[in-house]
Amino acid sequence: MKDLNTSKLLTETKKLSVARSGQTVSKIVQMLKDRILDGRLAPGQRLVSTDLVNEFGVSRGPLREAFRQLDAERLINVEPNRGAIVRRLDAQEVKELYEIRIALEGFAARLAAENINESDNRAFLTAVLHKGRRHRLNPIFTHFIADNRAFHQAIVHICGNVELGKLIDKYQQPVFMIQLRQVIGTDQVIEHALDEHELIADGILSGSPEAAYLAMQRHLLHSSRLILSSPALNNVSIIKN
Amino acid sequence: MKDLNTSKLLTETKKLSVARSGQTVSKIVQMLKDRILDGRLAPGQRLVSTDLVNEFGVSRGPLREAFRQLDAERLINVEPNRGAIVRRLDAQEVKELYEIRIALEGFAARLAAENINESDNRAFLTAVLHKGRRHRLNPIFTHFIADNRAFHQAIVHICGNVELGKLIDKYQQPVFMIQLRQVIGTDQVIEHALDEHELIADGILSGSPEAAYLAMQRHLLHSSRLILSSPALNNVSIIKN
DNA sequence: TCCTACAATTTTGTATGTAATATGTGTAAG
DNA sequence: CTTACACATATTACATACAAAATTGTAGGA
Repeated sequence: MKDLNTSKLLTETKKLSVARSGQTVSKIVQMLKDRILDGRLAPGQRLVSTDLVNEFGVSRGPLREAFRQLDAERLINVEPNRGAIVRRLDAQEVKELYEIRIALEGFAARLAAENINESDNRAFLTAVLHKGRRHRLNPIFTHFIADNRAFHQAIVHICGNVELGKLIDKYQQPVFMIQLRQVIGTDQVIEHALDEHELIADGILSGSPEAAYLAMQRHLLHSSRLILSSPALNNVSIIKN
Repeated sequence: MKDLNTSKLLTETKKLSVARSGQTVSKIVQMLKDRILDGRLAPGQRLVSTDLVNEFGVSRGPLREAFRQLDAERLINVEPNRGAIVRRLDAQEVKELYEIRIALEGFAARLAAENINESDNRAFLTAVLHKGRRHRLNPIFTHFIADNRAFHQAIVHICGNVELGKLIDKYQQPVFMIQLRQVIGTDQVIEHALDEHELIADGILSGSPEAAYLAMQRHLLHSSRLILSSPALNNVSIIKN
């Protein structure tokens, strides 16, 4: 409404302003998330805007928006006038995160047991369970990670609560920040996890919410003890601010 | 924040004093949250950046950052190239949110029952419980809301899981988006809620995790049925995009 | 009256500039 | 050798600018 006419005449087109997709922020979020979860960005590491701006080829605006989103998802900490750092978990926080997983996934297992006879839920769960069994003969770590995730997601799917599913997804992420290759790498551990999956599935397939909950609780308790007893946690704590 | 209604000259000077505080985004988040939770911003309503920039006396950068944060907290929806709107809940989503509350707060009640004999937890819970009882004689809606919140937070505090506390807090918020004054206004409803609080507290104080969980589950189930049966939900659904 | 096309306006998305704050380094005093 | 302070550098916080997309308004035709 002011003197826009003069500036219009002076506009020279810039080639860099090509991307106005509306997807810039989500792309940045995804890239940062990948780097955090696979360990390229270590807990405690500072996220310097200038560097990331150069690396991603974006401006500081969208980057800062991505920071806020990741902060809300609790993967990074944004401190006023100090920027963002990758979140660092101590033993107490890991314990608390696993308690939350027990609350959420244990409840999902309950619901799944109640819904197991709806539509094709029973067939779906048995299929996922069966696929996981191949690791008993030939355990391959990366494949197991995928199948393990598939198993937990199958339960979420069967429980029928979409919001709960998103929340569970979010609380599975921080666990990956801890480099758990070292922790659950052995065939023994994988086999034990598969045993526990069978017990959970038994509870759900037999329509016993309480049994499913208890089996899930045991499974996650066992997993958390494994992580808490590993040196990985102590390592990340050494990194200074 | 208090001189939002005053002249533009004053907001100019205020803006300068607040500038570079590092708190701009969190202030915006808090103001938007307040407006959403007390109904000044209705579900489905568009959040036009230009308007809010003028109203809050900030620039669009921090405002967009606040949008991202609120989107991650699921109080608004940010759609690419279309801006932000206040999140609208349908019946299914309300049902799902209450299931999540059962999972989280039910688990917190379990933990609280296990921790009831630590430090001064027992005295604390009985004190909060006793304070709530005054509403049996003289129920005042706004006071009851506060005491109800205090009761639920007391359990969270006793359970000792800080992360879980934050998560529970977050999932209590959306309930306020539904204007529940109409729903839980009657003295009968308040008295019933107080009865249920007593049962939950009994379970915790007697150190029975399972009893505490079941009482909390019943309490929240009852609350969700109340909300789902009210016309409030249908009202918000009428608002068009 | 109801479409449809197109221009005008509004609103969003991203880049850039600038000042304030934090951080690092060197130097001098204890 | 350590500590403290001042200065230089690095980095963030916020505002502004402008281009792209979406929305709205309007005129013309079936």
